[in-house]
Amino acid sequence: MVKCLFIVDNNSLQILTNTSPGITRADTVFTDIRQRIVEGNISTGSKLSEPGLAKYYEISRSTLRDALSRLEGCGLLERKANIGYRVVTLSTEQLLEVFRVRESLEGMACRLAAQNMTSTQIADLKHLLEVHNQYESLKQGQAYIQEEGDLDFHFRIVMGSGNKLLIRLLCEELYYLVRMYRYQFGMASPRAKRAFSEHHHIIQAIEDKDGELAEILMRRHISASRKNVEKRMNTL
Amino acid sequence: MVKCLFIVDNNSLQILTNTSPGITRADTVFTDIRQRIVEGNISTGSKLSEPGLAKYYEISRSTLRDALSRLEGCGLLERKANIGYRVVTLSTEQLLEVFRVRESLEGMACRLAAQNMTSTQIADLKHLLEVHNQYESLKQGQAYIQEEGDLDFHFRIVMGSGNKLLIRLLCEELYYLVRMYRYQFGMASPRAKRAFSEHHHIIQAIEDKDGELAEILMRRHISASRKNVEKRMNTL
DNA sequence: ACAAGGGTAATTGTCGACAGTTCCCCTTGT
DNA sequence: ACAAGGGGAACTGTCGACAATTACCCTTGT
Repeated sequence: MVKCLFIVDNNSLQILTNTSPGITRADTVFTDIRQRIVEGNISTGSKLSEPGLAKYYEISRSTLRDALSRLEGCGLLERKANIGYRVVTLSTEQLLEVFRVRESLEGMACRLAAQNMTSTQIADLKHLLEVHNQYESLKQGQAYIQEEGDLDFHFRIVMGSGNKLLIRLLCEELYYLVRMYRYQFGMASPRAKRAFSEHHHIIQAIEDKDGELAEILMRRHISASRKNVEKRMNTL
Repeated sequence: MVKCLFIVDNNSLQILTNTSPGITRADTVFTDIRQRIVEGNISTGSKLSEPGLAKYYEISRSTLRDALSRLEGCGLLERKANIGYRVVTLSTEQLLEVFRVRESLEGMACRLAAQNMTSTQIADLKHLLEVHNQYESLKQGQAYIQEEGDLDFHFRIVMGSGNKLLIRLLCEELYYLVRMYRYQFGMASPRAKRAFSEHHHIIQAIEDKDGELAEILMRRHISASRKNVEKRMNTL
């Protein structure tokens, strides 16, 4: 049995009327579908119907395929010749693979960030951490907000590395996968307090321009997250 | 003045007649253009003419654009809306960025390879190293062959990691960039002997199942290559 | 001579249609 | 009842054409 998605609300059609300069229809559809995949509105592993989606977005199949092929480049879709696109399936092993890659890449990003971030950027990062800490201590936001905050923290450090290749790999590809997993599995992390403390130490190392230490701390931080997930997986 | 490429030989047209099952025309053109870019037959930074290429390959623009968009996903092409595709430009900084990313990713791959490679795979790897060593000592092959051999060595270790995400990022994306740089700058490395020795130590660590050491050695190995390039860049 | 402006040619974005393949269901035979 | 085979529907791959945007060149004015 093949699952074919069809979620019809009238939001995304509005977006298409935005005829901004330099932004093509394929761009808009690309962004919209990406969000739907990340948020789970398009189920993992489901096949995408080109005629169906084209009709839904009121565009031609050519334009749609342009968007889909870019989503494939992001690693969110898989394509087989003569069969079509489907959303990647999120197995446990693949989630752990993402953690391994993040551990190495973000470790390097953190090392470079310690060398390259300006004092202003560092100050902003500290401020961000304070804000998230307040949210957390107020227990106002659910895990959802703090998870988004966590990724925001990581995002800024990668940006601070100044390495465009790292930025592309992490911020334009892997992070959408990560967000997809979080929406999917709803990781309400019990290590929020510890993670906050780890973030704090990482910033300190960056502020001290100690790239070596910053890398080690970031790798431990992500490795701990991975082990946390691994442990939970095993208890299921 | 905009450079537009046009290299006309009658090789790739032959390829197109291969109407194998499950292999589409876009696949063939994708592979062919990728090779041309890597080998420098399509200059870095040059703009790609869609009508020109489509006519050259005797396919429609739709099919060509399918291939081009996949090349963009590999990081070999850049695209601007309403302007078109161009081959990525290879600046010195970007080459160093690639080294940084490889250092972290292949370090992790090597750690995992130490855990996951079978004794057969390790034996094959050792054999490969011997063959390359003989080539080198015979001085028969130029730097070209030994460089290809170097990448082959790295390729197998990444494969041995068993991490599909790592394999995709390194073997299906970054390595084409690396080969492109090598064709472009023709790095006849003066550290061939040292590199061979480093490869040997890395295999030893893998054979000993010492993942931690294997990662450290691989990172040093790539870091040394980076510094070697950096030094040469500064003397120009 | 040079800068600004406009108009034409070329290129990219988008569309709908056809061809080839795959999928699904139904028939058929044992 | 079940497996194998066939035929039709749906889907993907490919094509050529039109619309919108960009690039180039030529004119014009100072």
